[in-house]
Amino acid sequence: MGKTERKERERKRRKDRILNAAISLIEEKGFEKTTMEEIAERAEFSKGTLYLYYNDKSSLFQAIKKRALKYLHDQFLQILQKDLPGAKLVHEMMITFLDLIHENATFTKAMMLYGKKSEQEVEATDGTIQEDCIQLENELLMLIVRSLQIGVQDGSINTKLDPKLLALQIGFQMNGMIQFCLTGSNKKGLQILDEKNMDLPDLMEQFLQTQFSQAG
Amino acid sequence: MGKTERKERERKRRKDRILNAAISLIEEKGFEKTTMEEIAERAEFSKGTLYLYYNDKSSLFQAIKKRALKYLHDQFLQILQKDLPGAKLVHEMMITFLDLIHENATFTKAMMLYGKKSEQEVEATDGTIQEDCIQLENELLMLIVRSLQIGVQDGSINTKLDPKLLALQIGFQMNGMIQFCLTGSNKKGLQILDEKNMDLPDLMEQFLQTQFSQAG
DNA sequence: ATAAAAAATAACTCTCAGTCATTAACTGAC
DNA sequence: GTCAGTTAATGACTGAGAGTTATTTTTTAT
Repeated sequence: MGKTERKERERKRRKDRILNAAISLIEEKGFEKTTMEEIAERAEFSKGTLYLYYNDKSSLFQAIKKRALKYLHDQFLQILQKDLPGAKLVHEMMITFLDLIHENATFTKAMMLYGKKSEQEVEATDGTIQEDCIQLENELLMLIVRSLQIGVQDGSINTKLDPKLLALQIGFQMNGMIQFCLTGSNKKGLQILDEKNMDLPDLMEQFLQTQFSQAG
Repeated sequence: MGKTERKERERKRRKDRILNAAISLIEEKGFEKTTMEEIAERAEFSKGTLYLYYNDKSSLFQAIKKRALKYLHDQFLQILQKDLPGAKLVHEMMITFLDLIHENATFTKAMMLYGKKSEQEVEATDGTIQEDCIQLENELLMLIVRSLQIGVQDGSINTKLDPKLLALQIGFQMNGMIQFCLTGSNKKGLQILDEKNMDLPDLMEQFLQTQFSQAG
């Protein structure tokens, strides 16, 4: 009798129920305005119960980040399976990223905000989730590196840079774009994109082309 | 008798006194752990007084951001005065930025964190400071554009891209690097930089070189 | 010297994260 | 079935800290 396993599964279910409640509320009212009380209500638990599943509010929010990272990781792995030139692999990965930003602001915000918590302010946050996130981030980076290496091999990528460094730069560019999306509407940047009739995916493509066509 | 002017000046003084108290405390204990009570104490005011000068905690933090942006703006203007090739101007601007990040984490954090406040969660925040920050950010961007245009003119920059778009990309890269610094120590990225014996300024230089040497 | 205005205060309210003592539900042994 | 033990859930409680306001102190003008 798989007693413990079932227990585990049910626990996971409940954790997810809470997480979903949190996400839907955050989408409606924003991060800071969402209270544990409300999350509990929507998940049909009492407040106290939430703390049986997540150490604190911060952990709960980090779990959202983790979910987003897991999604990206899955997608990246699938992309890497495809039999495409390396340059195209990287491009698809970046588009996947941008799509996520575009259609799910909550995930994006979670990805940026909860994970900073510098030394001084870590304290309570559940170490495990934090670790998982770091691990996932690293793996995402390495999947980009893999794609770059493939691209260098197959000739679709010409660069003077080491793939790892290039991956880092691409990561920075990606992060910069995310930040740009979060900072919101009022922006010279949007105006520029608009007057050139471009969007972020276009700009990302431009960027990658520049990076990938460096006469060695 | 310049009565009102003196009043204004004194008011500004007191605002600064509060701001400095806030910055020093944040440096010691981090953003979220710093309370209005403590800030008041250090500034030698009572808590209530703080609210005569800043609408709320969020405004106070945004004022820190504003100060950082003002500093950068001044620096950028000075750089632009110099009689240097455009490519060098941009490079110096970026180095200035990276220096700031490096030596003043508080400013950096403020720059990233307080300014997101998306629609849902703006509410009380002092509109004026917000506006000022947006204005400053836009001007920073335009100063980069100016430098790029100079570079295209003097031939130090070869690019297929429009200067405005290129400025945007450089801005993204910069933001990505800031984010990287904030996210803190535990990082594959640091390891990569380490094993290649590089730091962020090096990587930025690489990045700019790539961008500036695109055969047209 | 005094009325008016400006600046500062500290006691207060209110919201919300996180805790804990208690209760309910389930599980298995007999 | 029922009782002991374990796991899950509850909601009343505490404490911290943001923001408010009625009151007092200080400054300025006449």
